Amino acid sequence: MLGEKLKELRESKGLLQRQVAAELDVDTAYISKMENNDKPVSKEHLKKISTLLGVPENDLLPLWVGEKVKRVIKNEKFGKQALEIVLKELSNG
Amino acid sequence: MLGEKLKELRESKGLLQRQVAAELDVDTAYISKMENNDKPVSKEHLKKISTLLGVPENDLLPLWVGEKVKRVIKNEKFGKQALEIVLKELSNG
DNA sequence: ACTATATTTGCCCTTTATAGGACAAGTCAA
DNA sequence: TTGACTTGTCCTATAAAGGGCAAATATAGT
Repeated sequence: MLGEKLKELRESKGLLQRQVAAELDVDTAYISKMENNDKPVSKEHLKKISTLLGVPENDLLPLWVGEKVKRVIKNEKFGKQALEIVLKELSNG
Repeated sequence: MLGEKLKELRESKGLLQRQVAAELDVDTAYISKMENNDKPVSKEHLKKISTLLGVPENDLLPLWVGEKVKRVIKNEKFGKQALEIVLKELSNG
């Protein structure tokens, strides 16, 4: 979810991974992994990227947290159910 | 959520933390922390506990995963929103 | 088909964070 | 005061983050 968004934003700006990589001072492989959700995006990187791609960081943050949540429930049989009960608890309690 | 449940189950069985602790071969402080969600419960411990307290592990697992999710979104401003979009993604696509 | 550039994938390494747990000392009720 | 529980600090071990490098794959242009 986050990676796809980052890629889409980058491409809409006509930028190459190289250019983003240069800005963050990392190599392009790392950028590729971020865009493919193979590596988590650090908060500092997220901030720089949002600036670079001209999107408010707050638009990206829910996706960023979402990605972390997905990592947690990945391979968990009761992931969906877990999300539902947490959400419910957040709503009422 | 998990801790509360464990405590409730334990008390309904009339057991003391000491007894659970003995069964898991840890000290009572550790049990206390589990019941107060101060320390995560390992999967092996969860299994033993479910046996000991006579409840199917599958009843506890959603809470167990939920607790991990809560740890992730704790202190995150967009936690709830993140859960919603992840859940949505799980549902449709 | 051949090359050049863009992206992806796999493996490796180091650093930081989290889990797992002991122990001591504290609180709370009976 | 004693037994049950909680809280704080500390330590070690494992897992995850952060990231490089090389090789593999696209993809486009000629």
